[in-house]
Amino acid sequence: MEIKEAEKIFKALGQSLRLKIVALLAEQEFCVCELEEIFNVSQPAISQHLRVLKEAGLVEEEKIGQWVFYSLRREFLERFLQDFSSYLFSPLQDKKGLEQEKLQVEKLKQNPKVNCRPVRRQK
Amino acid sequence: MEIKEAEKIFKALGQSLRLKIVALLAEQEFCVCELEEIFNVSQPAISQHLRVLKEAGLVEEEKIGQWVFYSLRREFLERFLQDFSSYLFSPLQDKKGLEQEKLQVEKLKQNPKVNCRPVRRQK
DNA sequence: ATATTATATAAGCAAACGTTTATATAATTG
DNA sequence: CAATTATATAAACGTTTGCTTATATAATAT
Repeated sequence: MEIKEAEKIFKALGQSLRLKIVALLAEQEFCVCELEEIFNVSQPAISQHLRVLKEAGLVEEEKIGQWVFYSLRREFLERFLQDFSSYLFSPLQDKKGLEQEKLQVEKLKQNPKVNCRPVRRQK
Repeated sequence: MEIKEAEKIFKALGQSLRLKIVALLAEQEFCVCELEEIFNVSQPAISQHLRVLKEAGLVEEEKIGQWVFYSLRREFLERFLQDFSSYLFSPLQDKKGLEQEKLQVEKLKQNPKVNCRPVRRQK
């Protein structure tokens, strides 16, 4: 679980039109011109959202003639949600991408120059 | 699964600092002043990110004296990830929040004025 | 009470985002 | 070949985001 990758994926999902596109593509593949009609938005808008989804690894494209069909990378998304859940609830030491922060947490434990901690159970 | 709610949650998670805060809070609660030190960012910045997370339902706060301790709403997040996965892979008819789009998909099936569809298996 | 500490909120501002219009590229049709 | 269709990319622009500095509020300490 790379924080940067997770951020990219969540950012891609954090927009209603893209979220709806993902929900539709979960059902079946669609080409750009169909999505354009279904959502009633301009062609460049659809293309740009699809690019964001593609760069996050969420969709893949297949070009057939002049059409490009997009489909959801279903197993990728499911695995990601699984992995994210596992990552979150794994012990802090095992979490990658938080090296600096782990050090700071240690420093706080050793030397709590902040005096809020006594009011809580120290963990 | 409300699309708008999912969007809010994904948007909250789609930022590296907030994602890291969530990862830390999954381990234990922290007060604002600790997070400030751990991440080495200004106090208002932390406060504002915590607000976004709170408004998405991801964290909750407990005020103790002058300190405010934030913790992850773990079961909420886990349930959301579960629900989102179920939502995605449920049949289109069952998906709420896509009423307009479902109509459009139907219209396309009945009357494919786009001629890309013949090249693919009709679903 | 006054001063200090912790947190939240507001205002200001640069950067990122999402849309539109315009243009480029590639495939298809006549 | 020229014309059309599907898609992508670029430029322009208003909106949102995330930070900063400044200020407000609330609790604590002196």
